[in-house]
Amino acid sequence: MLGTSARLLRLLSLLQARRDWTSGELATRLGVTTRTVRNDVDRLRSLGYPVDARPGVAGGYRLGTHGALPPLLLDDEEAVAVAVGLRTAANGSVAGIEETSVRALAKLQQVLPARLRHRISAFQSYTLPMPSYGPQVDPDVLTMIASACRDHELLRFDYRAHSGAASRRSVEPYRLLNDRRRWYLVAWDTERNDWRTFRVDRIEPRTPTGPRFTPRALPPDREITARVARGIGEATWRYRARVVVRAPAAYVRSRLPIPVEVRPLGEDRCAFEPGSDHPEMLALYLGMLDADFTIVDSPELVDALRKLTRRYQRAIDASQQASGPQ
Amino acid sequence: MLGTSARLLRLLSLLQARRDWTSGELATRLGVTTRTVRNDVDRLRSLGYPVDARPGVAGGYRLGTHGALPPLLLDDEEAVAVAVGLRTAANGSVAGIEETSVRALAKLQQVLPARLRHRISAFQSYTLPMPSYGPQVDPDVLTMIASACRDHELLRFDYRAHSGAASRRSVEPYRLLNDRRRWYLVAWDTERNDWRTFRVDRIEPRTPTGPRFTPRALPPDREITARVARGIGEATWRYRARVVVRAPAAYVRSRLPIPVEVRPLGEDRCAFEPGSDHPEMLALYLGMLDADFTIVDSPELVDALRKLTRRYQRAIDASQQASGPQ
DNA sequence: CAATAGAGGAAAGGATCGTTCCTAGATTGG
DNA sequence: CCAATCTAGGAACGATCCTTTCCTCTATTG
Repeated sequence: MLGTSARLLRLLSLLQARRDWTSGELATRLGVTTRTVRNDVDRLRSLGYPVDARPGVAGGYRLGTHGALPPLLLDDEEAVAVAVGLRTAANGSVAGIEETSVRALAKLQQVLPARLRHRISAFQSYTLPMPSYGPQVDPDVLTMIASACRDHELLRFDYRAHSGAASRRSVEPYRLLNDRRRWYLVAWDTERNDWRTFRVDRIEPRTPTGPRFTPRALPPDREITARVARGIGEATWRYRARVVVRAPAAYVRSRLPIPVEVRPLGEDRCAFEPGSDHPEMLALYLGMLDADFTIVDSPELVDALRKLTRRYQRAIDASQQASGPQ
Repeated sequence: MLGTSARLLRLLSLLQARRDWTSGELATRLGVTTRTVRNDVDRLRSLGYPVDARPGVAGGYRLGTHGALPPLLLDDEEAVAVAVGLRTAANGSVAGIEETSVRALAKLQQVLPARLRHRISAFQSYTLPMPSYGPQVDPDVLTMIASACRDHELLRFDYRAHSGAASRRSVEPYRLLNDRRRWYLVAWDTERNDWRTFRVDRIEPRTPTGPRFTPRALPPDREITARVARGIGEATWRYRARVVVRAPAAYVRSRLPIPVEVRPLGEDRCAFEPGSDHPEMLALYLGMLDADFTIVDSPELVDALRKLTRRYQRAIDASQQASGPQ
């Protein structure tokens, strides 16, 4: 028996597992008197975790939603679900949440029982098709780098440069930045004695991480992002097209989950400007609209459409040959 | 000051926020002597949360990964990230994890401070395009139903039947099932006095939920899933095509994140059988392959290709007119 | 070998805890 | 409107637990 702390955690766990509890039920579960439950509830409250209580025949205790977020007591399956969800979010399936997801993932990773690790990576390979060109980033690499940043540990890795040349690096990692589907590491290269920006999908880390270092003064955030932006070369989509669709604006908005500004052009037409890193992706998204459209002033996109059309046409021809004319 | 319980939680929080701590650092942070820190560490250990310790000049304490999952102490941003990630996973972006995600989401939802709610739903609308035909399920509806199942609360909602007729229902909710992108609720209809299966995307719940009910004996799981499968009408994809691609099997596998069996046909060709509920979706996915392909024995898919090709061709023609011939 | 860090025993005063009694107030349902 | 049910909280007491202050011992690193 480990006294009150353990009981408080169990109480918290019970209150998270079901919504309504009477002090009698809780007392039985915890093996104490109802008076002690009352004391424990008070303790939780003074810890900042609000417990709402209602007297009367349909009353009882329940955890409130105003106040601090109580410690989450997850079972194994739920922990796996959380980890998998965070990995998906980190990989860019929800815009704007990537960096925070990686931070939470690093925290979870650190306390995650080893037996759950393989279950998570098992799900990894079953990710549903996320339409994307370009390399995917390994979430394991991502969390490893995030942990190294947090703990100020030297990082050693093999780096495949754009030219294809591989080099071995040793850096003090500082910041992990996300720009659309790409991840960048801002670090101090200890051999070249300068700040460098690395693309995470080209990093192959060497385990284990090195010794601790004492962090040096960081340039201001503004400068860091500027440096990365310079490295990327463009702050915006590489391609941006202007498209007119023969459908009401509301219809197009409902079909495009990205919050794009869609301008209505009368009752039955609207215009919008989708962006993407690859004209091929744009062509596919336009196909998903299931409506006729016109492209204004974007020869790359028209080229992509032509390429796709020719490919489809070849497939149709070949398929008719294969199954015979009807 | 709230004694040891609060301090233990703070200790756990510190150990989760960074990896290595010396007892001296912890003692300063917690405002106690190092001897007490030592005692606290022992307490955590006997609670089942392993704390690894290393003596010596580079030593210190760190949370171990063997043993139980400790209570997660998240800050606001991390909690938002977790919730967003779970919602994405619940919506089917990771196959096989949907039901567990919803359970974890219901747990989180219940303790989530109100001030974080709107931040989460703000992210909701920024979900990246997940290519899918068919209705999306509202995560709020999903978690609400999951909570009602868990807490045995009567559920009242408006239901739009397949025919379009709306009806008001009052049910005892029992199970939430996921089949690909669809969610189904198995419940006891208190007015019709029988088990019914509802599609969640057609449910519009009425708040608040009703009073508690005493759960009745459930049919065995096997029967439940059988009932749902019967309701769905098909246990498998509605369309399944056979496709031959002019590319190595490894290439196709790397382009298709769905774990589909891809049979190599010599060096440069391979075959696979993608499934989908909509031939249009299949056509788009095949476009993503960026390789020539042939369709075997699937007239629907060929039709979808034709339709898409015609649409693209119209777009090309219209666009050339618009921007003039080059 | 020296410095650093964890491990843990012993003892003592003080704080805390859980219990057993109360009484009071709110809510629900017949 | 009453009875049942449930939370709220004060008082007192004995037992327990906790924190601190001293120690000594061991493992690791450079």
